[in-house]
Amino acid sequence: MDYKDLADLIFPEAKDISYYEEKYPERNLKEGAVVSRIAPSPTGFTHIGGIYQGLIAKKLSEQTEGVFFVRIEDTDQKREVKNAIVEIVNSLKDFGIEQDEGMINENDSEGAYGPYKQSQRKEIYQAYAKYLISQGKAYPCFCTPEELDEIRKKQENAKIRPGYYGVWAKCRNNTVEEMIEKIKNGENYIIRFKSPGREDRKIKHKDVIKGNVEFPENDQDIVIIKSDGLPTYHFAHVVDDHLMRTTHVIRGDEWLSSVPLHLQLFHELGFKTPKYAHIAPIMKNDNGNKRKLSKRKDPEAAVSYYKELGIPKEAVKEYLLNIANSNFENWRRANPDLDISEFDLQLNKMSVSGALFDMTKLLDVGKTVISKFTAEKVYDETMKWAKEYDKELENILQDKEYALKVLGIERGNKKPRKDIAKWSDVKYIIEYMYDDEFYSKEQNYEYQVIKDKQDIEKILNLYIEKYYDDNDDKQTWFDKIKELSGEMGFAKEVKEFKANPDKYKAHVGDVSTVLRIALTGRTNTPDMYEIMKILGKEKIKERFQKAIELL
RNA sequence: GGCCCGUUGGUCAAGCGGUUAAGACACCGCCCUUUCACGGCGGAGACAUGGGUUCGAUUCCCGUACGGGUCACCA
Repeated sequence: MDYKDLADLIFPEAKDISYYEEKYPERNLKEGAVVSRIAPSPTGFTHIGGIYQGLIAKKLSEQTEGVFFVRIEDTDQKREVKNAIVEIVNSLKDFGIEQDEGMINENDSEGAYGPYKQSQRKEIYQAYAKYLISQGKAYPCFCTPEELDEIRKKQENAKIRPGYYGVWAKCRNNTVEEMIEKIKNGENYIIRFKSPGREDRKIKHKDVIKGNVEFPENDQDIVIIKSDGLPTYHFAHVVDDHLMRTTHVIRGDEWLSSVPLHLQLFHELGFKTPKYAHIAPIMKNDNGNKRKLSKRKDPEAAVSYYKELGIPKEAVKEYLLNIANSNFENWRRANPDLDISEFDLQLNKMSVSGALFDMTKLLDVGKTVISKFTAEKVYDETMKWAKEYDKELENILQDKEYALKVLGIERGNKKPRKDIAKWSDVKYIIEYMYDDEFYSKEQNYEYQVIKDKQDIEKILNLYIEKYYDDNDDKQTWFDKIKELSGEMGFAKEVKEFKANPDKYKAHVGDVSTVLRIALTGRTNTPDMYEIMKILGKEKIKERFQKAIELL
């Protein structure tokens, strides 16, 4: 009786690994091409960190003409959530992170290295587990959870390192005969890796992001096949990334300390190791403490949050790229109109420690991104958002032609306004341009410098009766406000007012403010000339009338 | 607790033995502007700490503090 018999007894059906090695050959890609992936668990919640990792992996593959795929890690069936795969795939798509290979729905995948869902790869893992057993590098462990608990307690009490290793690894020293007998007796077991490592030896490893790191060797006989026949993360990772010919494992840095184990597994299986890039997570300041963005506590951890607020995906991506490579900002300034696909992302420029999530900055990026959109694009995106989250806004936007005029104010200038950071801002930004909205809301006119009721009434009446004309060009339009100011005894030029502050009560700017407030109910609006043009004389008059009534 | 990793202005961060220690967001002031924004100019604000090594340390080494990660039949 030898290891081979043991392996055959445990996995009688499993194929020889040469079958899979041939089925999934080395990829034929050009030198330097990066094969990367993201490997989320279908737990029903797409984390912004997942998008971050996906963006980085995807860009890297794209830049090198490599391959980017999505693999679903569903080996923990207890945690599974229905439709989670579709949600993940859709979220990635929403952000324009298109996969070359991977799942296309809950059960099917595209690509030659599949299936891309681990629960569908069960026999593959078992084949490799069988191989390890036949080599004497893995063994069945018959310890019950209770026994394992007991071992751990002993270790804790004795203040020694916990785990299944060395003398504590009871089952590793069973003879083949003993193991076969136990199995034949129907005892429950799982498969453990027989670690060749020694804790008192160090291994050096170079991570693409973290740089040189040194760890003690792994000496834990970790579980590779669980009692449900599925592999643990560690084993699945090694088998899959080998078979899928991944060149770069880009993942969260919570995995960094597992690297010694993974390296060992790759080595014992006779696989070539990929490069590792461990990404620092996006953090959040919680009462002075930094911690990972948490699914439970932080709404901004969910990608759905950004969608609900209406932050454009371009903004989220730019912000994320910003965190990834700080030189992105400089690149963006130098190339304001290039697509981000032109930016050359560098893994080794990534920060070793996690960045604090900064909503203010994200919103600022959003403003800049949106300021460059055409009115048409702003309209389409806002509409898409409104349909889902703001029926009232959807209603307001029904008249597309008018909406485009409103959204087009000052758009396309060399210095476009930056007043929209997210689609949920749009309603407030435009609502005074709509009579229904304007009149249905109580307007709180707060006049500033010129407060005298008579003055205000006179300004409004004179302006609409004597001066305003829909056909004026901008210069004429403004000259007329100056004339009106002169007629009222206010300074026609701000400069003149400043030179002789005692001579005048107010200046042309203050007159304009009166007009603006009466017209829109606001002190801040974009170019009033354009606003008046869009509204037209009749509506202006109506609004002035109302303002006068409310004086 | 053991083992890893980290610590430059409020935030993101360049710099990696000799620098007036960049830049961006936020903040403040001024200018421009009919307002607000945009833009321009300027300002305040940082190398966690103690020891070394060195002619010289933000940069190298050690300790301390603080922060993060990890120690499952979860990923």
